[in-house]
Formats: sequence, C-alpha cells, structure tokens
Amino acid sequence: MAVVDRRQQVIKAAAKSFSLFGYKATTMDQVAKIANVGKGTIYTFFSNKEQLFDEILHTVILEMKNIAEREIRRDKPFFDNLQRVLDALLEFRSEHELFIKLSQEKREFGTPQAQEGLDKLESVILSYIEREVEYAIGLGEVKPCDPKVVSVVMLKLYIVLTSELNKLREPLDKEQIKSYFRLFLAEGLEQKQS
Amino acid sequence: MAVVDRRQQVIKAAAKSFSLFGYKATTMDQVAKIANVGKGTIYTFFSNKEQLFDEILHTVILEMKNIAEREIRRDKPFFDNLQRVLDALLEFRSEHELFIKLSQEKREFGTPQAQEGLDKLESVILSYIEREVEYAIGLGEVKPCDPKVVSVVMLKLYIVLTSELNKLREPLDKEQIKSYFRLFLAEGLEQKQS
DNA sequence: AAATGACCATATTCGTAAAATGGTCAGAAT
DNA sequence: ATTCTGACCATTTTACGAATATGGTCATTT
Repeated sequence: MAVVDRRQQVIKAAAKSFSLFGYKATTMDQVAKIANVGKGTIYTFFSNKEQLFDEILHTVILEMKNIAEREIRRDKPFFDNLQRVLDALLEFRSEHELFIKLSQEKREFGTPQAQEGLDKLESVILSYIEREVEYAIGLGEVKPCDPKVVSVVMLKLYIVLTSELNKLREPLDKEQIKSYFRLFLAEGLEQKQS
Repeated sequence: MAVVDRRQQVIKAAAKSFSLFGYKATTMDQVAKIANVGKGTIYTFFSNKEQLFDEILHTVILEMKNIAEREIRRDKPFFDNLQRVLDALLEFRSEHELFIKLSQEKREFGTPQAQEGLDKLESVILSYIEREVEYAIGLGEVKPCDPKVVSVVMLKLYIVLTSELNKLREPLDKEQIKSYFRLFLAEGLEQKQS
C-alpha cells in the first residue's frame, strides 16, 4: 500500500490517545502527531473533536455487541444467558482502558463528554438487556413486567454486587455473585413456608 | 432564664447554617453571628468545625432512628415494615434541607466533609436495615443470606426505583414502587410454571 | 470562670498575563 | 485537480501572585 489509509491512521491514533489520556487531555495536535498526519487532515474526515470521539465510542459499542451475541445460547434459560452476558460485558468494561480512563475523568474533572460517552455505552448495555427481557417475557420465562424498569434494576444490581459492595466488605467471588443474582432477581428473598 | 444556654444557641445556629449553606460555605464567624455569641465561645464546646458538624449530624441521625422505630409494627410481615420504614426515611431525607444541601455540595464541589456526612447518614440506614434483615431471617420470614449484602442491595434498589429511574422514564407511582419492590426482593422474577 | 474578638497562619479567591487548544484556510505536495 | 498541511486566529484554560477570607488561638474583658 503505497498511499497509507489516513482515515484509519487517525482513528487508530485517536483510540490510543482517548484510552491513554481521556477526552480532555487528548488534543487534536497530539492525535495528528501520533497518526503522522497534519492536523488539518483530521478535519477532512471528522468535523470536530466530539465527532472523532463518537467514532471511537462506536467502535467500542460494536465490540460490545459482538461480545453479547457470542455469549447467547438460545437453548439455555434466560437467567443463564443474562448472567453470562453481563459477566462478559462487565469484564470487558473493566479491562477496556477507554472505560477506565473515562470513568476516572468523570470522577476527577466531571468532563461532560466523558460522562456522555459512558452514558452511551451504558445505554447500549441497557437496551440489550431490555430486548432480552422482552424476549424472555414472551417465552413465559419471566413474569410480565416493564422491561425498562427491569433492565435498569438488573444492571444496577450487577454493579452493586460486583463493585460497589467491595467498599463495605470483602468482594464476593464469582459463585457468590451468581447465587445472589439468582436469589434477588429470579427466586426472591421471601421464605415461602408454614 | 437570665443566662441563655450558649451551647444550645451554637447548635441551633450551626444546624441552620449547615442546612442553609452546606459545610464549606458555613463559616465559624457566621455561626457565631447567628448564635449571638463570640467566635471563641464556639470553641469552648466544640474543638473544631468538623466536630460541630458531627454534632449536627448526630441530631439528624437520632431523628432518623426515631422515624424508623415509629414505623415498625412487630406484628406485621417483614416486607411491609421494610417498605414503610424506607419510605419514611427516604421521604425524610428528601425533605430535610441538610441532606439536600449536602448532596448538592457533594455534586458541585466534592467537599469531602459533605461526602463523609452523607456516608454517615447512609450507613445509619444501612445498619438499620441490616438489623431488621437479621431479625427476619431469625423468624424464618427471609431466606438465610448475608444481611450486609442484602441491606445494601435493598437500599440501592429502593433508590433506583424512587429516583434514578426517573431520568429514563416517567416516575413510578407509590403503588408501582411498592409492587416492583416486592417483585424483585420478595417474590422473584422467574415464572415458575409448566 | 466564662466569654470575647483582635490577631495569626494558612487556605481560598480573584484578576490577569501567558500558554494551550480547537478549528480554519491559503498554499504546498502529489 | 485533489489531498494534505501547519502557520495562524479566536477562544479557552492555566499559572501565579496579590488580595481576601477562614479556622483556630489567646490575652483581655466581663
């Protein structure tokens, strides 16, 4: 390839920089430098910094969708699938540098773009869960309920069990998380007896 | 009363000021002024600003404990009591100016003392739920489980249903909150059938 | 003995000058 | 002709010292 694909260079450089330094600390000069490209060139592909950021987010979103699709086994029960997909997604999220950097930036500086980016990624997860819940209700595996409410609660519960709880007690192991997840969402706490 | 109770004056003034202006924007000069007291006088009762703040928090905590005790009916089922107490506490929390001001201050400035104050108040709610869960497990009303985990999840769930969800859809009404709360925690989502 | 407010060291805010950044565009490179 | 570029511009962000405000003390007053 005599003539390099400048668009790809820019995207790759931007992905690197946003992951490494976050939104605010990524400058267009820097992206140009990393991409070995004049700054003006970036603006022939993306109209501004936010749109470039969007492109990178979009890549991540596609990755996430693939991960989710890959984990689904249509022959298995809903709660099994849910568990496996959330597991894979949160694993991905906790290892992906872009997530880490954006979360840190949100905490530390409250950069609106970092916040929005995280929201976009979260909403992908949410709408994914929502669709699966609808499907499961259709199959009669899950009681009739508002899928939006349920999906938000599910994700929140998962985050509480996997991370927030760790500030208050030693972390739950994978098996415990699994069983509490089932206990709360599937079976219920109430002791049916006497 | 010829000689006024300066300690009470200080406490009252501090409560007013912290509620009205938050932690950071409350100055010792101001408290002294409101209390009609010399600044030095405050330091004869409280060794510093943080300890004065603690005193005010403590008052609120006592109020909260009273509210909780008042809502408990030992003859009613656990989930009824839980529902009523959380309702009353979150109602109290959402109307108490000190809460509102501290939450705002935390969001806006990240004042560590505001954060710590809110954490203290939350931990009171948590340990209250924890105790009740333990009691309910003892009675066999609730399946055996770690009360710490369960209490955190319960509070979180309640907050999601009552406030966080409102960013994504129109708010649930009281009846809906009640029924989702039961659905998730008590009965479980799983359709037991065929 | 209790209360006070002027006082002190430190922290915060403010104004401004300097530096950095997002975005443009006339011209260079191909 | 088309693509690419980096000097350039307007605006934003930072750096920093001066001025102000604040938490806390203590010699003096009540």
